[in-house]
Amino acid sequence: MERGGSGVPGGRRKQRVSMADVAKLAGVSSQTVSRVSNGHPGVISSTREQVLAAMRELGYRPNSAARALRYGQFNTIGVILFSLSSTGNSRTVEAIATHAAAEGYAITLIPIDVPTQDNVLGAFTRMGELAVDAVIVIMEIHLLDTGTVQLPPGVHVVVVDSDAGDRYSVVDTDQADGARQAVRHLLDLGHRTVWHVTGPQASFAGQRRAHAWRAVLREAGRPVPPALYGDWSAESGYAAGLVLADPPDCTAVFAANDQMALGLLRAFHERGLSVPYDVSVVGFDDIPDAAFFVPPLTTVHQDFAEVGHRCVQKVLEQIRAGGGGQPGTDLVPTRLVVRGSTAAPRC
Amino acid sequence: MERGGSGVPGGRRKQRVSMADVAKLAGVSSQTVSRVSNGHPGVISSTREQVLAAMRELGYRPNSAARALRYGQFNTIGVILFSLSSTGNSRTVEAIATHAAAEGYAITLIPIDVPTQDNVLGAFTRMGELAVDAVIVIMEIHLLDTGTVQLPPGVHVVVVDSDAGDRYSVVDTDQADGARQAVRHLLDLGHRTVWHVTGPQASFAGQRRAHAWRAVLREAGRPVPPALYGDWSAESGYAAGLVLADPPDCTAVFAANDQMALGLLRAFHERGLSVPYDVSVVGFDDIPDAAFFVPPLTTVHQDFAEVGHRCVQKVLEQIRAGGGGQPGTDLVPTRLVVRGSTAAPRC
DNA sequence: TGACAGCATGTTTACGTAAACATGACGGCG
DNA sequence: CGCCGTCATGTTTACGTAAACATGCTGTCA
Repeated sequence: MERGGSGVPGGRRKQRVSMADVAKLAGVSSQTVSRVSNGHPGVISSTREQVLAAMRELGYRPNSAARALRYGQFNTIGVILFSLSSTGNSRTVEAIATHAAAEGYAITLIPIDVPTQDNVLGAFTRMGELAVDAVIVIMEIHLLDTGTVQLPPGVHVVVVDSDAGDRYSVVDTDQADGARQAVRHLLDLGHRTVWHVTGPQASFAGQRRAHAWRAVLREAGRPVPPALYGDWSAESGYAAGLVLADPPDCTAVFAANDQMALGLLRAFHERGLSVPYDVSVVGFDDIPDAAFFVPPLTTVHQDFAEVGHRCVQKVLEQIRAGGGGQPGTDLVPTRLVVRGSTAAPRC
Repeated sequence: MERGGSGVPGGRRKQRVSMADVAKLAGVSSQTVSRVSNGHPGVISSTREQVLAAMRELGYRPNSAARALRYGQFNTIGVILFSLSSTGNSRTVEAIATHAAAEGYAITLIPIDVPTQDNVLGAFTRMGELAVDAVIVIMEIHLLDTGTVQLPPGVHVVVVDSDAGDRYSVVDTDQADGARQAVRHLLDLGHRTVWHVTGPQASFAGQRRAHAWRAVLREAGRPVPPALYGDWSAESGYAAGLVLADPPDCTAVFAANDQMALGLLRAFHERGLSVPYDVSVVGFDDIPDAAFFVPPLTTVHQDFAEVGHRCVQKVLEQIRAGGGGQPGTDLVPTRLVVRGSTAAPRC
């Protein structure tokens, strides 16, 4: 009960139990232990029992390094990302981890604290040294496009949030369609035009949403107001809201995510504008809290779990096929969830 | 450009480049390659250059499985958790990943989708087979206390969100003190008593917050209203809010997290109760959005980054010391952030 | 009855790396 | 002038596993 787990008295370094130890105790060869350990047939049950007993007694656990060396693969997928703080990323990672686990793969996280060229390069270098069979990149891939940065050869890659579909396998939410639904919803309600608070310039998702917003307005022949630049944070949404509230000719805003929409709600409330009667607001993401904003937020639902799931599927396909998967973009559909933050404009 | 990366025409299995290949090309022994690869001294610069050139040409990457086998460690920390969806967990994990990376360690995530005994057991079994030097458990440790589940021997453990300080190294936010600050703040404002919306029963953090809430009220000789049970979600906070709004003798509520506080705000708003003039609300966590709720939420700030940091520190201490770290609880302080959701009661 | 199939188990080897030890060349100093 | 220390580099070995091959025993059928 007090022992450190090592039976060796005063044992200075815990020597892990190997097959050879089990074999000795069970009085068999280590190959037989291997067969038992891997559930291979051709071991008589009495022998098997003996081996299992020895394993239990010694607390044997297979050494995965040796296994990986032998098999040439690690059963591990690396996930490179910039931040776990955003709802989207953490939910996607969670789905990746869950589905990977179901397939017998573990997930290794490689965070990049500041997305400088150097850091990204460093992460990829580290990645190369890491024990991973494949990599999922949840990040703006164009950060990697300077030519100096190369993904390690022989490592399978799937990318999220990127337009690199011509070179990599890409999985992403259908950003453009989601944004179109949001803007059309507002136009359908009778708004003359729709303002937009963008995500950060560097985000491809943000770019796509902004692009679709602009496209819908143009198609409908509506004036395109200048975009307000945000950075995903509620604070930036709040700042944008203060700007929009000032000359109150804005009746509808599409925020590129729910948190900025929250900032908008707060700014409008502070300035005495009623949502949705004075201004309609639509968000993007459908974070769980969105239904409990005041008023409940109309927003575009993203299926992060599905994105994660498809990433794992694609990456496993690549691993199993052996070759690099063919490039291409796999879009996960979105769906507009209409709640209380949108309404027809006051006449 | 089209090749799979393997120079072998029709090569069916990508054979990774090993030291031996580099050595052959550079015309040296593989040991010299090893020395160059690890930056050891005692290699003349001309030789070094030759080796480096060969590495570049072949795209050599060290095989971490072989390395791990050789060294007996993986430079990897496993993180077992129940969900990444909560702000707290994902921020903690992010901090863990960042600090671990700075120390040359990678993070392997082991998610547990449903916290049944079986799943937890499975995760720990898998853990034993995984390539990790230590484990950080972000979860209710009492799920493991039935005796059937054993952490693999020889693996170092640090636990978050638990009272298992007598058996494991525990790092946690000072839940009790945070809750005390919240409740005292409300009492100091003149509220006769404070209601409480709890976290899930299974959460130790939730239990602690509830316990401290009760203790402060008792110490102050105030009546202790029945707790309302929540599950961290905004929805459960909303449900609690509807209950509290009905017989409006409640002037102050302490919610065990910010999302439930959001639900409360919405319920009160819907019932025409003004926050903070009719009811004061305090949350817990200080999620980034809390400052942009309507009204801005008074809440207890948790330093998740610090929790993650200390986890990594402790775990590395254990790895380096070789022995299991001594049990004990390391508490990270909290701080009350007063915003607009609290005020003195209407006389 | 002998030859051989089938089966349980043992032995050899290779995976890629790096520590430990071995070699050999060169130079300085007694 | 020869001995030895130093330094660059090569050779051997071990890490734990599992495939491939080897062994030896049992039972069956011609």
